Amino acid sequence: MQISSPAGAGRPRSDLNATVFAAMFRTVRELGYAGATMDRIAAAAGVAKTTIYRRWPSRGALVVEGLLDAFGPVPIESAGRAELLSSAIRWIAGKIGEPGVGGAFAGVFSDAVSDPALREILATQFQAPYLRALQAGLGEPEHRVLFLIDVVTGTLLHRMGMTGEPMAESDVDALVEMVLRVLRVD
Amino acid sequence: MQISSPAGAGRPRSDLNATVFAAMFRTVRELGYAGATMDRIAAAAGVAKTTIYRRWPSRGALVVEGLLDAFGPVPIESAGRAELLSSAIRWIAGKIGEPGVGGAFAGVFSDAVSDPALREILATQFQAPYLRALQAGLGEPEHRVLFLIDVVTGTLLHRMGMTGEPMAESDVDALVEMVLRVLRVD
DNA sequence: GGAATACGCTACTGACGGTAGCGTATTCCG
DNA sequence: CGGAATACGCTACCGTCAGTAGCGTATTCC
Repeated sequence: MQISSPAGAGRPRSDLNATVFAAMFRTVRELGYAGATMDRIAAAAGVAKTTIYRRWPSRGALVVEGLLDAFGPVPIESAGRAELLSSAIRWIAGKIGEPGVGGAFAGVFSDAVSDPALREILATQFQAPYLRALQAGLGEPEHRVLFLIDVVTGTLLHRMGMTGEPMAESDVDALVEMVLRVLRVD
Repeated sequence: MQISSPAGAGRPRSDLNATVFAAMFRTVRELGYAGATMDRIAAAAGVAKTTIYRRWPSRGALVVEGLLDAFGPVPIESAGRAELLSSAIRWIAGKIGEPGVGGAFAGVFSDAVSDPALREILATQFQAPYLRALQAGLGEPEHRVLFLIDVVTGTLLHRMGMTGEPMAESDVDALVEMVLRVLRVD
């Protein structure tokens, strides 16, 4: 996802991934996803725009890697299947609730609708790891886990995208209840 | 939503709403939502771009009105609550499956993430009528229907947006099952 | 025939994602 | 120490797209 640096001698890359990610989320939080242009992200990070493009091939790739950095691995240390699924849903809902993260999340998915390359990045880099982790943890077939991801992610993103605000906790509870009921039956 | 024509004398508007809607859906189907620029829609409709802007204030407004035209009123003639909800879900899933419509639907929602004005149009013109119809038909509180809309629309759009293809019928069945179970309990 | 409006056309603006090219800084290796 | 190799900053630029301005022409009502 990040453009790899050629091996050999030469000046090493500065350590500014974290700086750029932070600037990106901050800019999204303050100006919204549309307002978080590459020029503004670069300015907020105190870095030249061309430097960002030397590392990430597109704005979408940058945002996806920032999200990966912010999300980290899915929590899978729970006892049973119900607890695992429930904690995973609350985990993703909580992440989306963090300032800037939800906006970036909804924004990058919305860009992906019109951008097959970004869709590919999103599917392989972001969704696949969580899909595999959930599949292993739940012992459900891939098809079923994909459906669950569509339901959970779709619902949370739709609320976020339409209202600009993350879903209230009581609705997250309802979502968990609903999905758990699906898991129990059948 | 459509810019109203001033009253009085003068040349009346040509009857080309249907032509423009059809050209819009066709262009989305052939070139995707991102490829369906205003220039291309106008060319496909055989109409000047400025003529479109005289009627609709923005591309989003045009697409929303096209969707309203394509969707029509929600079917509410069903017997019981379960049948009503089930048929409503299958109805929206079917509409999204129509060529061009799903792409336009996903595209306009994705644009709305970064465009508050479009979000407002979408909420009041598109979502509100269906919300009210479902609320009346189901006898459920607004809050609950809003949640159901987020779940159904979010899930269908997420699948559409991520894969470019509408949801398979078996998954629509699963969605209906899941939502019906929510309606029954509580 | 004149007021009033619609349509088509060409040209334009402003914003944005992304790129080119150059000078400078930093590191490794011989 | 010197040169190869790479990174960074900067300025300028391209192409695309939503949306606008302005003008000439067509169509309707009175």
